[in-house]
Amino acid sequence: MTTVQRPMRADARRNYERLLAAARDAFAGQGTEASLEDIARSAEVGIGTLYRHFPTRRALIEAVLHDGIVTLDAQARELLESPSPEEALLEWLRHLMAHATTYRGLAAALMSSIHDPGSELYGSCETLQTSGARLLANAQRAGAIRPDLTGTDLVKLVNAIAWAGEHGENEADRLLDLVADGLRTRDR
Amino acid sequence: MTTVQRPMRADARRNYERLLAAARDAFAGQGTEASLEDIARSAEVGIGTLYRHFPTRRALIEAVLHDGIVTLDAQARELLESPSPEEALLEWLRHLMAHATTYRGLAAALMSSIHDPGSELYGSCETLQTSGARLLANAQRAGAIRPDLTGTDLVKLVNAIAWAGEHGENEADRLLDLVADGLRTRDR
DNA sequence: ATACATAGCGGAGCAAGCCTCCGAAAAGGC
DNA sequence: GCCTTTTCGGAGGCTTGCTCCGCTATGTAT
Repeated sequence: MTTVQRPMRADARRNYERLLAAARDAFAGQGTEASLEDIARSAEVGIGTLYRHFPTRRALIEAVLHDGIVTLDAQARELLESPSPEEALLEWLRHLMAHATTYRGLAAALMSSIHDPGSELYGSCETLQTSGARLLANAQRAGAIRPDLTGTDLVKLVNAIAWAGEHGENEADRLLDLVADGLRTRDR
Repeated sequence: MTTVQRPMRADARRNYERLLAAARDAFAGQGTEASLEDIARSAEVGIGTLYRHFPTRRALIEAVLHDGIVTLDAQARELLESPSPEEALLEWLRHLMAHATTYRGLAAALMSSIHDPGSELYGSCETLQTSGARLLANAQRAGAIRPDLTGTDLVKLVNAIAWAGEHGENEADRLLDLVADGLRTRDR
């Protein structure tokens, strides 16, 4: 499975970078549903070239997101050392929320990939789920968070709230606080 | 503003009904993003006819949903008499959830209309919000539900969860229970 | 330096969906 | 049965996604 791949040809590499930059701009401006033809045009590259480098919209999104996902994973690892597992989890959920609201439409893209192993974003979703699951397990062990709750639940809930926040003005954070309350253990 | 409108011509009425039925089928099968051309075709009606009766996709959705919205409003009024305002609210939220999950894509359609007075679905959203707000006020007065929380919040949260439930298999109800816990007042 | 093999380019062109426009057809009042 | 008015319906224009393949640029071997 370890394919020896020679370095990209100079023109290929240049076009790849230009496309990535153009995509980032377009996503920031119009959301992840921005026209791919526009992205190719503003990267000054043919549409065929875009599709060769990124066969699907999701592949392009994945490439744009990649660093952010890595960062989130690193942050989760750091937070594992926190003295308060509950606070650590909530802190990370806020990071996750910030990430999911970077581009309009992103939450939808992630959500639709979460159970689709064929999607280029599937790997990112899995990373997020396991990162979250580790923090979650800690908080659950400390008795702070209800035990029925999975890493997948976390990612889904945050995405759902991020998505809701896109309609209306930035209520995502408030809604997150609201919902987060429901995740705590209760004395019944 | 009270326009006297003579009854629809026979052919118009017939086509209207056929379109409505075809739309219901298509929405059930492919979700609310089903092709309008397909709907017209399966109603055995020209595409122009569809657009005359329903100038936008949302107008068509609204027509399909109308009865359901009326029912939800009626249920809310009944539940106002319930001895337990908290249970009444939760019960109604479950009804609302059932409604929002009727067709794939519906939650998205509702959500995008909630702050768009130009949308044909805006009226339905408002009805839901006020229905919910009445039940909410009762439950808040009884001290069962946190006082910072609006009818709009309820509709948005339920829609967000319904949307999340579309990805994966029917977890909407479980997620609703989870989140509903967060809406209760807490002793801090 | 030159030539060659090939990775890479790019846009014409097809498909699918949305929506409009207007000549043809049907309805129903008289 | 006729005439006005409503309604029908699909051709056609537009946008967006995506593919295919002849042409070009690149890197390497000589």
